[in-house]
Amino acid sequence: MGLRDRKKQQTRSALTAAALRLADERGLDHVTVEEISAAADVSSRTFFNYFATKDDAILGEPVIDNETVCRRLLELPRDVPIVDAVLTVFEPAIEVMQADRELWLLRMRVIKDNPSLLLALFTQGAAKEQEFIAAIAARVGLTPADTFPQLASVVTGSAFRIAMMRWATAGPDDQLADFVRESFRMVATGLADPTTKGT
Amino acid sequence: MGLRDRKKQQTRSALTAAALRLADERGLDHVTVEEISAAADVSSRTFFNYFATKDDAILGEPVIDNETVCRRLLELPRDVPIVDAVLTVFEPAIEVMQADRELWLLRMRVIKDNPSLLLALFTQGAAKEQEFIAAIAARVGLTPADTFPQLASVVTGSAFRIAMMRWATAGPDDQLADFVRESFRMVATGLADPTTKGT
DNA sequence: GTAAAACTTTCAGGCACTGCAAACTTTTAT
DNA sequence: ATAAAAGTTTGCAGTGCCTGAAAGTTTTAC
Repeated sequence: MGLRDRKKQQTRSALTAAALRLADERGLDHVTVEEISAAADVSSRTFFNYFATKDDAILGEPVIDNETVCRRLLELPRDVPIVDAVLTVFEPAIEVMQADRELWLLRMRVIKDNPSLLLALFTQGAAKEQEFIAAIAARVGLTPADTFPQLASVVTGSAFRIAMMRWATAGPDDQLADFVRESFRMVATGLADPTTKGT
Repeated sequence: MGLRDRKKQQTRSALTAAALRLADERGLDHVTVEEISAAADVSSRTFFNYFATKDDAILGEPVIDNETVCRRLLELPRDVPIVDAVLTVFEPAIEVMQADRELWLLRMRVIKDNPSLLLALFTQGAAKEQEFIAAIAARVGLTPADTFPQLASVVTGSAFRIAMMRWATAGPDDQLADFVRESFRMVATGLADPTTKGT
């Protein structure tokens, strides 16, 4: 990787860092793209060379590329239940996020305080969601137009996001992986009342 | 209801109708608020007296008020599983939508063609979602900060939206209620593989 | 009929975001 | 080393969403 690409990477993370810091201090609505750009020492036009929207600078790049996730999903044995399978293929992403804990906690805090970002979080990777749905469909021998793959995709995604939110408000020793497992288990049990689980 | 309120209602639906028609014809990005307002014979500033954003004009008002839903949810016996309970309290909304089938199919078509609206659909009523989460929490004796109520809220919401999408692409004799029941049953079975259901 | 209340419009302006073309920087080829 | 090529940053002009304030219009209440 040449000098040019290193610089680009640097600028990109400088922009995200500035966006997160400023949004955390004042709320995203009271931070302009111009201010973020100035804090990262670039023009505001350059900001938009890196991110399509102001929100995107907060969200950063996807943790893992969708293609890898889908490939691994198809490699798993067919008799693994879909919830377990998705949990398995998400594991690398979980590790990456856990390793970057500080960054992610800040990010989640900002997201929580900004409803518009909450939406964005729900669609982060939604562009690629079709591929994910197709992978699930292939696993069970259905088509992407069927209900099951669509539902499995959006429900597992939702469970993951809830786990992220819980992690963000938890203590410093809590592991994201545990929250994700908790959410996924609840989904796998069909949202059975957890308080009567023991009967 | 006086003349004034009747007029307001009229203007509101004229705006939604114009927004839907134009967005369906050209795509939402190629329709300006000014055009929508002109089609409904009001100024564009008035548009924003009715809807906070352009997207909101497409989405229209929530079908049922959240308060009613939450109240009915708490009235149901505690031993009804949460998925069934939510399905029950959503039923009035389903009927209203089924009655307005034409409008909703158009709306769903527009939403499908506009990724940004897809997000909005996922947050429609998210402002009120806290109340819904609290109602679920109360049902099972947990707090809104616990995982279960948050997960149950977002998962049932997701299932409902998937059902809407399926309905929108289905034949003219298909009932929304059937798609919702299908989705909810899949959730209740923990996303078990539907192709091996019979074993 | 008149005054108050509610609603609409016009106006001025902020900010996100885009296309374009000019300037600049890094890389490549010679 | 140098010049061309390729890629990046920037300023500029412009569109469109959305907002606050003030002035104008319609509806309601008495």
